[in-house]
Amino acid sequence: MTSRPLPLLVTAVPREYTLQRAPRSTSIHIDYPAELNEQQLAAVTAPPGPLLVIAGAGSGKTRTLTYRVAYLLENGIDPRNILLLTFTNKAARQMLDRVANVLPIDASGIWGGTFHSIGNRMLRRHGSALGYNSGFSIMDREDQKDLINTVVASAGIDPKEIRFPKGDVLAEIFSFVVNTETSMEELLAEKFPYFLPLLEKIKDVHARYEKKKKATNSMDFDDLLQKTLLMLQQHENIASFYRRQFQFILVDEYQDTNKIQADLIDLLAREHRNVMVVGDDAQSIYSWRGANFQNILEFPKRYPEAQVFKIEMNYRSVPEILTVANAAITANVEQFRKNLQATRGSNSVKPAVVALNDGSEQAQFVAQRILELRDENIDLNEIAVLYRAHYHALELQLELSRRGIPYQITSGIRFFEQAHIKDVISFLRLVANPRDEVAFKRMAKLLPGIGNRSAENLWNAWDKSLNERGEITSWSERLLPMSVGTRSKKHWTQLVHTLDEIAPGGQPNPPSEMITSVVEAIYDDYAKVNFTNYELRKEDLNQLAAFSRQFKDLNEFLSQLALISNVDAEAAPNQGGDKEAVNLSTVHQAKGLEFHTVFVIWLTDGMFPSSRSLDTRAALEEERRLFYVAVTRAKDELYLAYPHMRLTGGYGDVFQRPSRFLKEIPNELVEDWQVKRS
DNA sequence: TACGTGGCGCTTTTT
DNA sequence: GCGCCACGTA
Repeated sequence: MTSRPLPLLVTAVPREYTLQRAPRSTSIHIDYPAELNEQQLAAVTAPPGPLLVIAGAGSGKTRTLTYRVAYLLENGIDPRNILLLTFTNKAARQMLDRVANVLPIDASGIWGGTFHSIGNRMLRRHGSALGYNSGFSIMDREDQKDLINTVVASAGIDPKEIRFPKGDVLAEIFSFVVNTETSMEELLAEKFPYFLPLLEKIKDVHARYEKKKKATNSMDFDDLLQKTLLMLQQHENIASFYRRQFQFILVDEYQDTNKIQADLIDLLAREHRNVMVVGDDAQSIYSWRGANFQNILEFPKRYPEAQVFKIEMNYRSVPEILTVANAAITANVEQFRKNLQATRGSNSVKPAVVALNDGSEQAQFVAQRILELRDENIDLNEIAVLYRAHYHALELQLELSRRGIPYQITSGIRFFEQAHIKDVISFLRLVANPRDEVAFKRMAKLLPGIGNRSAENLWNAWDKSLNERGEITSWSERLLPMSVGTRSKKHWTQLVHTLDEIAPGGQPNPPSEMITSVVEAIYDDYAKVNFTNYELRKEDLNQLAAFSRQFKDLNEFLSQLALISNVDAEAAPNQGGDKEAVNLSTVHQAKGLEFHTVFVIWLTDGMFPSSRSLDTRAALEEERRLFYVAVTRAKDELYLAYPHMRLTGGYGDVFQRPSRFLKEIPNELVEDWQVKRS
């Protein structure tokens, strides 16, 4: 593959950079001392250089970051020279919106988003340096699993002979290796010792998987970080290009970065060292994804000249809630001791610890209390029910529906990951990247009479044709002659013609038109036959087509789809948002949010903390931080609920002990509620 | 070789 | 309720 020229070639000589005051038209000046407290102000107006901001829950972390960006802009920094890394793309967008609100400067040039989306952006531009075509596909966990399973089969591993880990387990192993930058051997020894005897085989599969991804021009989520880092390490011209571009780097939620993300930042900041990281070690809840809060604890070691700011004034919660939060985190050994101070006055309402008989009683309690709160004029959007795992909310959903209480749930199933969405998108993926094996096979297997075997044969023929004849000028010319069973012939012809229709001569139509064509020509019929809930899925596909209309570029559209978690939560401005509804969410997904009233449900040992996290102190401490995050979401009222019993379908009823986290809270800080049935 | 069926085990958190 | 697996049938 030929490498494409860089937008700008630069030499490796460091450039002196001086902050300059913007020629100020007095009207745009922000009165920082009036808008910020002393601690925030110090951080926002700090001189360039490495800055560590330890920000307690509810202390105005986002505000501090936002004003820092505004401050940089007001001081004449070009938006293009700012890189803002956040935990979700939505968080970046909101921050930049807020900047635009306080400052009449066009800040759209700022690079803002998740590490993954920024990596994606760089790789689309310069990935050719590593041999990737800019139309590379992004694989989600399911695609990854599929491809790994293919690779395992090709490695001659017979699952009947040895017990070999399945695709999803391997995906997790590979992911850990990448995100924590450890060797396979170390990682297995630490986390999967029972697979150590298979070390060589697993390494072999890993190598094959890497090769396969390269051959199919595909990247998984981890590649978006790893290949970015690799590219910057191997190509000094690209690295120095971005170092120069990103004069100021700001990182939100730094406590949840992993090793490879920290390395990326360090590499980009190596010359100018203008890196501001903001976070709270007590809210680090992503270690299972390789996050390591040592990154934040050791930041001053990596940047000895770093200035450290602590912002500890809590603006969110009443003191009653804050003291419970402080008590909840006390038992953790590994932490920066902080002294969160309440700024709000007391509301004389102690957080409630609510004992219930079982899950359905818990659901009734929450529902009834929600109705009462609504009568007290609390907006339903200001109420949240938080839980450890999605399935904990099942009974509650039923109860809320029964009582006609509207709720919105940050769903576990992400929009893009639903089968019908991925089926339709596989056509678009193939058009964008003809080497996309996973997409090709998925598409082929939609046809009646085509299963694994036929899909594999078709793929091999297609792969061969790509290697021999290169660029596609006509799909039918290449695909129609391929041999398919008589049962599938008619459908195959139709599929091929559809490809010609959506990408004539290999050139893609606009995404929305492609989606509509695929649905009309093929998928509508397929969905009717294969799904009981055809109507719902059809509706999703309409929504997908509508969403796609804002994109004219196919790669842009596919990247977005892969990198946003949830169309409701992140993308679609036209829906959700203003309708009044109670929020149901996992604690993880509620990170960064706040509500007037918070219910935390299923606070029993085994549910929260999760039974899987009871083995090691580190895991338990993370659960405790998770509990801390849950508690600190509440502004005015907090309910901690624990049922005595869990009714399960098969196993019968299981008695529950109250969560150990509840016992760690001194009795006098909470009020015990005894719930009776009327 | 495709595909329907029934049983089983399990169910954390997500870019 | 869901995916995975083994098995039987066309």
